[in-house]
Amino acid sequence: MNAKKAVERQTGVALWRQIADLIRLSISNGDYDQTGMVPPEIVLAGQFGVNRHTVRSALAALADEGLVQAIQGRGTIIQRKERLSFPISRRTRFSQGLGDQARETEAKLLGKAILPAAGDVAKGLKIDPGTLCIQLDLVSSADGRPVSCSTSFFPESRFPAMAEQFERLRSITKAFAAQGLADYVRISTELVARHADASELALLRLSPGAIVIEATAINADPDGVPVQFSRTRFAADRVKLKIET
Amino acid sequence: MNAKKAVERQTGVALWRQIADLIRLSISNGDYDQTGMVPPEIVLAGQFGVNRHTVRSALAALADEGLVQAIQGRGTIIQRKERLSFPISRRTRFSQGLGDQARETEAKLLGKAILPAAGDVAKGLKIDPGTLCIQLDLVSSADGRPVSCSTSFFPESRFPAMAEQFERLRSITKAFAAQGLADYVRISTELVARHADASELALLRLSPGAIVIEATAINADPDGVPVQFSRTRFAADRVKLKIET
DNA sequence: TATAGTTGTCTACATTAATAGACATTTCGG
DNA sequence: CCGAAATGTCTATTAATGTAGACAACTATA
Repeated sequence: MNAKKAVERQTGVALWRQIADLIRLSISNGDYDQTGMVPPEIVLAGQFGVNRHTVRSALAALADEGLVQAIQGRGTIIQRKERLSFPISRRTRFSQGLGDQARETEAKLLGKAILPAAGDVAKGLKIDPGTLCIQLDLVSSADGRPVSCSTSFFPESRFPAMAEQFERLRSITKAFAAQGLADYVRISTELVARHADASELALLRLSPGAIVIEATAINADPDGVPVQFSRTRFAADRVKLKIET
Repeated sequence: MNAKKAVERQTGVALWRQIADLIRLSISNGDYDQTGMVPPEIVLAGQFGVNRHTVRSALAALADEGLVQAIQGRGTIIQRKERLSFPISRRTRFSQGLGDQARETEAKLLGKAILPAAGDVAKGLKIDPGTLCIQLDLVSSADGRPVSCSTSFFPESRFPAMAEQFERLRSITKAFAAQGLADYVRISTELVARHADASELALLRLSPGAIVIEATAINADPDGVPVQFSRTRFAADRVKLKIET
């Protein structure tokens, strides 16, 4: 494990970014838990086979994320190491699942719209293309750090007050309940991982080049009628998805 | 949709790589299905706000992956666009799930070892750290393209012939059966997405900077006793994980 | 068979990333 | 209080990435 670690040149990904990713991974794996500090720059430079300045760029990026803090004369100490474990099950609800992992969770409404359902949305909700839907855009945070952003669609005919109820109650589950839907389950989830686009970088406050996991999910009422089509993008370096079967 | 698309500078990720990722995404989204071709280089350059040469670097990377092929005078045609949908459920088996999506699936044994269980492996298998385990390293391919590589651990005391049986039968499920375990289920799956390291780049034949989804799973016999601890890394741009609850 | 539209190749130059070395500054322990 | 060990800062140089423009080569079509 202490052999030279893997960074590649001429890949279109700068060495400092590759190294930042690897150090972040080591931190979340607990590789440095004994000392609570990142190894000295000169040691890391040796491990990765690069110049000390390149390592410094990587550490600067991690410091920018608030993950580490360098102190002259002492070393670079680890500030945070958690990766939130996010449950995915038939009964997935955002704040509930995080439970004791975060002191405070928040879902912020970024935008709302009423618009005709496009192809994949209509297909997911099993409605005719063009049927009106309510779209809600949210960013969800835990302890002040954004962990996901989502776009959801609800059939307008059945939940005409979705946006207002959500703004009042700050919860999809409660907004459903206020409109007569006491329970719902997830009937489908598809996952894809890719690089974050510019809007996701901004919303999730990610360092550019970061990865998002996109979960496309459909929730349905107890009779199996789809009530919500959502596309949630998680900041991949902050979460771990736990599948509950 | 035709507005300027999002690429960012000074991110540690070269523009050509960001653009290659975006074009790959557009291809798999079916954005270019009408023509079966990527838009002309000069058009893409305009959309992304970069020089034509930068787009050419991106297209060269995609051509290298075999995703597109440029033909002088005509344009750049799309060769492949599929993303394999990979089911994750209590009864996840590799070849079975892919079913009709690929004509031919293959699991290749890269290495085997007998070694004492380390921390997370022991914890997952619920055995004492240091207990002997059999480790199998596999690469799984569909239609000749690698889609995942995995490292699995099995308790040596219960499945002493795991490696031999797998080599003979080319299937984990069959190797279990040959050793008296007729059925097993997945009891835990955790997902994380990150950049591929050098060995994964080589095994999965990825272009550098690519993303992998790492699934850490535990399979257990019908009594709930863990029989397999595995870490599978999927090539993120080739698969979509479908959660079945 | 022109011609418009496309990819291929070349040169030149600017900007960013990475290397190299020197030395300052801070912390901590003997 | 000195010295080892760590981070901070500076200069200089090389390599990789991105821009710019010109023109060649090829394809399809009017």
